[in-house]
Amino acid sequence: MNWPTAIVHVDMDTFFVSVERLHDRSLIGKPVIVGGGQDGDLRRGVVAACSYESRAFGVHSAMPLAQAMRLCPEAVIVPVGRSNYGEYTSRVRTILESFTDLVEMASPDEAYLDLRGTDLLHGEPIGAAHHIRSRIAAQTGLPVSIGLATTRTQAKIASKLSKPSGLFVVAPGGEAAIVRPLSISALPGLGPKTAKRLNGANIRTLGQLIDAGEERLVRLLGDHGASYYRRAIGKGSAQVTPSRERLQISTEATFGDDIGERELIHGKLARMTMKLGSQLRKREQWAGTLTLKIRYPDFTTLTRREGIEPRTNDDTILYRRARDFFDRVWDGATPLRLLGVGVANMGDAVQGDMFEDEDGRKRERLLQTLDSIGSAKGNARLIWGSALEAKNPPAAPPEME
DNA sequence: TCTGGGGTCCTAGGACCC
DNA sequence: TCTGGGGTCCTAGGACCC
Repeated sequence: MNWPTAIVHVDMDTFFVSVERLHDRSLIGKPVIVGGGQDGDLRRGVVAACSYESRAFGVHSAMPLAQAMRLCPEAVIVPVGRSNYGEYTSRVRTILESFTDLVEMASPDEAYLDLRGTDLLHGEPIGAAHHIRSRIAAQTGLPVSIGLATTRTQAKIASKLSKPSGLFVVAPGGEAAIVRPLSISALPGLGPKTAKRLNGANIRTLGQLIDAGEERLVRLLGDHGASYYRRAIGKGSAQVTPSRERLQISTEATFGDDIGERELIHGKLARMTMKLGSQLRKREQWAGTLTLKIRYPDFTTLTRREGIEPRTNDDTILYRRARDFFDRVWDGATPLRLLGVGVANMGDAVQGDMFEDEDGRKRERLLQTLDSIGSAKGNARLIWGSALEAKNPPAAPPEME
């Protein structure tokens, strides 16, 4: 078979559940739900992953946990984060990189590979895809689904068709025929809003979408329409980009109980900005944009961004900016359901500016030392101590567990 | 006892500049 | 008194993904 391009999509089946089962064999064969919110709080949590046994009861991911427990009372609930999922992501990545350098981790449990140039070492694409699947199973114990096709979109559709734990091949030239019977929702990136609009135009299957033609889809959906059409017929991208630097970092929390006390919220902001600062320094990045997100009990959600000049990764600067920003955005009365803060627009520090004075150099050394030695909690206390000694101490102390 | 947390990409409109 | 057009940067928010 002649493959002009050969893209493999690797998808770990029920990833969090599979990892938990490696650590606790008793979970095998049972309905298992991994989920929860902040600090293991189940009240406002959702399903992060669920086993096939629980799906038989109608449970699916992103469903409120309370609803999932009603549908499947016998399910075993495992708090998300009990095991170290990142460790398994790294192990899978290492295995994939033994096949080719062209590996793109699209999420912790998903990857794309470009098989060009691997035939001498690993044989033709179908054989290589088999090897990838068996090697991940043998070396990690994780079930994995594999799709092989000429483009990213087709490979992802193929891996879904192969579930659970299979291999599905879309041969070159067979793309349109394979997708025609599928629902339009099977096309990656075509979500519920777009599906609804297309249904309104009597387009329900990818066959109907293809028959509608590119022009009509552009009239219905704008520029996106052309992209859906091209990807459906197998003319989508075959570009695999080995994983990039993060473009943004954020953290957010939905509170078990809504909170309306300004000082308590400032304390949450302090902890969140410390976490962001530490992650930025670990990556040696400086952030040029701060983002703030708040959600009120009625689910109204506001997001705001503003520039930080000069760029920074200093906890205290991030905290003061976030706090001032928050005080300008919050109405001061309505309690919050959710608070989030993030950074973006990363780049290099402006040399010789931020740390010009002796105080600044001292703080930089302090932060570096703390990052290298301490636990996050220990860091938070020590850095807060230093912030209090600064010339303009923040108004409210952060809350510590 | 409705609706998590972490991301990416795209669009639209305003400000500003030439 | 008039008032184009293009480019770029910035912010807000929508849609989507796992």
